[in-house]
Amino acid sequence: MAKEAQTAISPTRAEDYPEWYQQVIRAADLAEASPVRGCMVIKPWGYAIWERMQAVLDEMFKDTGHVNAYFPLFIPKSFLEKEAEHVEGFAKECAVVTHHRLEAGPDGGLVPAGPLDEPLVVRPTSETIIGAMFAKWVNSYRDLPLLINQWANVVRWELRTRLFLRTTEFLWQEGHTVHATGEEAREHTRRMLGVYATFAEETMAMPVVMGEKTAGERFPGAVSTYSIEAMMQDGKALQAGTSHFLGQNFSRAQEIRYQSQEGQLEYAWTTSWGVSTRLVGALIMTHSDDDGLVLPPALAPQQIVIMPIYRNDEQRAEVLAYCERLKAELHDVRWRDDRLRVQIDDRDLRGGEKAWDHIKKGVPVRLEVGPRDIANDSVFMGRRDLGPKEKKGVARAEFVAGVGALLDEIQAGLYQRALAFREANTTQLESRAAFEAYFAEGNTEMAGFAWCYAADDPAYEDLLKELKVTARNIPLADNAATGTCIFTGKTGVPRTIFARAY
RNA sequence: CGGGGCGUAGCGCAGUCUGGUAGCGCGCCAGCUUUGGGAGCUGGAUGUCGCAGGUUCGAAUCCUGCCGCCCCGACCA
Repeated sequence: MAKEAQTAISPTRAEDYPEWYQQVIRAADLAEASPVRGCMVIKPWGYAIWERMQAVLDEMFKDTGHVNAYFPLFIPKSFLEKEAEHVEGFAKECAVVTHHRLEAGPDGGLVPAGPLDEPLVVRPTSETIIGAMFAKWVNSYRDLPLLINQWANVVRWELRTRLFLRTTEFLWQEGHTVHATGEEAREHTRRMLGVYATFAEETMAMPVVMGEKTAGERFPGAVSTYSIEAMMQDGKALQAGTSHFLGQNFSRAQEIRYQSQEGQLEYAWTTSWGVSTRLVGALIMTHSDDDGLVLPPALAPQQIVIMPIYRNDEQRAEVLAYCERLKAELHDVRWRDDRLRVQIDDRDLRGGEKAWDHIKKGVPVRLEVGPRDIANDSVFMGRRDLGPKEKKGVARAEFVAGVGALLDEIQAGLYQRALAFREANTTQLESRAAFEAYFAEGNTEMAGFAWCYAADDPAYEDLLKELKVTARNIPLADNAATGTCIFTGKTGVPRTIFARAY
């Protein structure tokens, strides 16, 4: 009997973390594999979460002066070839369109026909095609800065895929900007990294470390790559967003030039930055528990679900009317500049089953309203951040008056819990021996983030490979601090975060 | 793309070694009983056993090839 299960998700995180991750996605009905290898179908609840992410981020981009545009899915092969490092970085994982027609084949099937003069690459990212347009749009210093964002799908032919974390096709946004000076472009790169960090922490309730990537982890063609890194509940790091300072590499490759105030023709400075549907995976692995998804209120497509309880049609009418009034009342409440997102779930399901459905989907607040509550003008409330049985009656008026504070409390609590977890699994390591011991197979302590003074040097890359550890980033908050590299003995090097990663 | 594992009803699995043409639990449908917590009883529907060949009187089961999924590795957001 299902009721005997202690948790809604089986296996639990402790039993089998990767399998748990997949079961949460299934239980919350977020996505599933499609007939197309490596490509997923994002189902309505999962897509609604992505739409929330888009809505919040889009506003943040607009607030920092960006406008949206849309560029082609197809990129002529020659465009990608313009920037040497860029070609090398992406060549291995590109889908290529070589024909423009299908014809009837010998076996009643269809065969490609009409070869293209120049193959088209399905965009793995759009620096080159956007750059080609920017070259036309930018003429004078008066045209700068040019701040563009695109919401799009991209394709990277990955060998190993996992729902949300790495799929062949994924959804993302890519910001592309052009600036007159290197300082301004670099500053913008950092600003957008800050936007991502703010989004992660305030909306997703996911603590992140902002930092600069080491040379080996840099975006192909970038001068500097910055990332926000989050810790998942298995201690692994997940890169949740990146921001690249491209220097003049792409403007030189694509002739993005402007005439300065002094009348000189100068190469412009560009940036690019992106976050993807991978954030949904990050969200799952940051907050969810053995009963399924846990959504922070700011991101929840439905923040409150009202479940009417009744025994007959007469009660049904009365209870539903009460619920509708309550919903309207809550809908008028503003929280974080938005109306509350409230749903009445009147599906013909048993109470327990219905409640568990919303628990598995991560809805922050559940309200059960039956004749007994109505008699007291109250609601019976359950919170997703507490246990499934920890429910309590609250006077309706009190609930409505305090709902904003309640959502704040849940949001803040999730962040604090995730932060405490990260801090409990973060350590500073002072020697190579300590490093090896920390990431050793047999270590019973969870291998989380290790902060180490380390030179950005290929000298110890074999060790990292052997331990399956990667340099995540060099934290910006650490800026001035330097020490002696635990691997090479070099002095005056910054601290780097090392971890196993997704 | 290398190593390992797995594809049997919507989901989870047994059956495969020792060929005889399919079963269990959950879910689903119907009826009755229940109803503030993932209901109970009774009855019922659902499978080209991943795909394609081969061996055989007969293949989920044996053989060959392919595809897909999962885990680990290499590569990556």
